[in-house]
Amino acid sequence: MFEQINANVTKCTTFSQEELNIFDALLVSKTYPKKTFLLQEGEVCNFEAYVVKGCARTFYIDDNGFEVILQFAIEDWWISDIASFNDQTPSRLFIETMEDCQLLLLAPQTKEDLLFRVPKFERVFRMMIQRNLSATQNRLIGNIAQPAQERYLAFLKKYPTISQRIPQHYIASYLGISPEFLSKIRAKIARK
Amino acid sequence: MFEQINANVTKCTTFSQEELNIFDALLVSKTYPKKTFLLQEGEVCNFEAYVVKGCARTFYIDDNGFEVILQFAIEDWWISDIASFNDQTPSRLFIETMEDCQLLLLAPQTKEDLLFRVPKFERVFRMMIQRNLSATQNRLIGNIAQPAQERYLAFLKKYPTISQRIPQHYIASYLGISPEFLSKIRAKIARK
DNA sequence: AAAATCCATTGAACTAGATTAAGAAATGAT
DNA sequence: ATCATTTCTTAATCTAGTTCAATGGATTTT
Repeated sequence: MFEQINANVTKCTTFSQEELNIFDALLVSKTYPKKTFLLQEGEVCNFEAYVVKGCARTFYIDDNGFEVILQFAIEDWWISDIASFNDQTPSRLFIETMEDCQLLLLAPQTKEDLLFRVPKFERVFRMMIQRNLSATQNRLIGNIAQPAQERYLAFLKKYPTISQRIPQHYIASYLGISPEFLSKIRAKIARK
Repeated sequence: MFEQINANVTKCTTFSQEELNIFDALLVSKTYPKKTFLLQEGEVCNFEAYVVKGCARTFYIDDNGFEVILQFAIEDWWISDIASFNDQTPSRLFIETMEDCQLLLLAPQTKEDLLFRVPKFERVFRMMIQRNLSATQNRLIGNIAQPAQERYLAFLKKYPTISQRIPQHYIASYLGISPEFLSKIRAKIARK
């Protein structure tokens, strides 16, 4: 069960089998059915979760009830509210499974423990958050500078498998457009 | 000259005078005139800069020459291209002073050095990047969910001093709207 | 102090995308 | 199988924001 996550963290730095064993022993495996909330607004996020199998989304609901999707996570992605997790403050986000999921969970104290025992993991988590920041910046730029159709095509290119697995209106929400307009874009693309 | 930055990093964790001395000794102070490029697309970012005095901006130019401002930095902010700095890869961003600036610079190797000698600084930099991620996420959400006028008012509230100091079209670029439209929003607000 | 450049405003014409409403297709539940 | 719910599409109308162009005010530059 751990080969997958071990291979993944080894992409950042090399670890000895010893170190990976410590890591694996600290992870907790859990499964959740489709449409389960892993986190709701107001709760403190007590996990960083590695997706072994399945698919989830992080989203935000604004004052008017309008939903914005911040992240999709499929196999080999991490999902969490990093700010809430690290500072142990109430979250403004929701995290919900979109398929049955198997996750490997790391609790705050356990993470501390890991970093203390295998400091090299600092690097893994720093890279994670850095990549997240870069991706979010790129998305912000795209949202400002590109029209919806280009953003959609870029999404398909970047996440070819995700777009097969999830309802289309989630993609619209991620792109920051209405589901109706996404439908029109698709019709227009198909016509060619 | 260092009281300012020392007070600032002390907000995250407490440091002994000893530790702060090590930190200060590794910083390089430089001044730059207005409209100087600290970083240009294609270059590898070799600094994380703390703004002692002055004002700078980070921006991106897309394929059509369209400019998007990612960050403003005034006194007590850090400015850098974190991804380029950490991975020593070419940057896609520009960083330019908007006023005469005094900066305290940290080079990649020097930062390594600092983290090795005073590991507690890991926390300072982790908090920095985390705050950056949260801010970028909030901006993305705002850009998707809020109309331009609300974003502008939120900007004024969040950065009351910045809006006094910089040309208005930069604010428009930050908000993701045309300068003309910002002008109209302002006229509408003033009319009330 | 004049010239040159940059900056902000205004208005008219236009467009990308939202909203509303309705029906069709797909998926799930009993 | 069928009923219900969710999802996708299409079309009409509407609006927030863009683009273009013209003007006057500020700043720099010489």
